[in-house]
Amino acid sequence: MTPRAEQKQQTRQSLMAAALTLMESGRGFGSLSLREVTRVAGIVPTGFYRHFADMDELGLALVAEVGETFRAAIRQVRRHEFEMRGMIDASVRIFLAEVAANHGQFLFLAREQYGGSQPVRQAISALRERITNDLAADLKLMNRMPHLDDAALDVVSDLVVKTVFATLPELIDPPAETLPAHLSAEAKIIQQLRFIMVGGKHWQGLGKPSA
Amino acid sequence: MTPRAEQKQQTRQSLMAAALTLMESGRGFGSLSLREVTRVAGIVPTGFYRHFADMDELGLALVAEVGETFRAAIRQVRRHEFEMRGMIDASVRIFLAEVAANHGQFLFLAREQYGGSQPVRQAISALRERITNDLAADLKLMNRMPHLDDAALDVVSDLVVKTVFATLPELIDPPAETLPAHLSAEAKIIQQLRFIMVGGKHWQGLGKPSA
DNA sequence: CAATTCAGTCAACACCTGTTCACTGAATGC
DNA sequence: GCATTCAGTGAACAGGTGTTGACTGAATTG
Repeated sequence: MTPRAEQKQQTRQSLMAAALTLMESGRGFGSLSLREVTRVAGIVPTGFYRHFADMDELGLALVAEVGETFRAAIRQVRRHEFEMRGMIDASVRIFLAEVAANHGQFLFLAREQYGGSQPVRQAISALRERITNDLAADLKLMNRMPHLDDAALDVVSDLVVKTVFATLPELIDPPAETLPAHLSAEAKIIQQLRFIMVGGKHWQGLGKPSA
Repeated sequence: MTPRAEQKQQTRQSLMAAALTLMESGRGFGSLSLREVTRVAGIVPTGFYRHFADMDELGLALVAEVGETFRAAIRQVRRHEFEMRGMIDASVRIFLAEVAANHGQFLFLAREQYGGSQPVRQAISALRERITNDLAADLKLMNRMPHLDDAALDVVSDLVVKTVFATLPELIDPPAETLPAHLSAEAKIIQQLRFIMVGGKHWQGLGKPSA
């Protein structure tokens, strides 16, 4: 790449990083001002327009970035072939490492998944749908839940992804949960995913589940 | 109550309602300005300070309000004594009705649960913890999951509440999901809660869940 | 090497913000 | 009935906001 374009992308990255930095103090992306972002990024306000038309477009770029990171983590998980037992543990460990290594990006994802402006929320919901569909396809291939038809597997996938997304804030804020006898965030999410998978395995159709 | 104090509380309600109204167009609470809120509420900006010290305090009042509504819904659910089979269906139906009847309040809860300012987020997390503890106590009393010790029931409760909170956005925005052969939001959340409960029933300790 | 592109600068604008202070006048307490 | 309280008003402030248009000067092109 030509040195000029390279420098440009570097400034663009500065703008994105500046937004994430400002959010680390607890603010929502929607409350950041264009001028604040450029100030932290180290350029003049008007320079912003060389990269994005408005703040919403910056938000969409951040969604795309964290989406890439997220899907890279998933690919890394899928590269392993575990038996069912250890698969959840290993997947969670890999995923948590990726979250820790990209703290800012996942903080943005956690905060803005429902709070963001309409375009940002829409982009995140599209990202989440792609992830859910990929998981559903995987579950169908693995065939670990023979009692479930495709529609039911879609619902399970939605529940798993929903759980992971809803757990992000716990994984990101401060852990701080040195509370009474409680488990670590890692142990908790592992156990919760296991509940869901066990539920999927022992599903008995819409007849009479048990009692 | 004396007519003056009554009028004051009415204006206070106007301010809270104005904030919710402004949020219905997709904005986050943190991006609302004090002046906007007073404009919609129909009073002059400085009048705001007769009711709240700042916007954060308004946010906390909204958390308290939706918390009351939420817990009222739970009490209504608990008033019924169903067998396990129909309990989830009935509970979800009652809860969804309450959400529909207080659309603005639950929109605030859904949007701000992770996106809000630190005080608001803290208050919502406290509310959620109380709800989780109540549910855990109920599950312990019901004794429908004999394989689970108290710690495991805490984790299940956390998962159920997490799922309900994470589903709020789907229940609130537009339903709009007249998508291919998919279920209604109501049918989906019912099935997902059932997966979790089935998982709890068939839990086999930390030994070897199945394979 | 001359002409052009374009990332970042600078000054200026019209507007909206939170908060202050002194005020009014009806409901309140004695 | 009279003094007091206090919910809501109105004007004014210092400061932050998004966006404009004309600019500079190094990298790029031909």
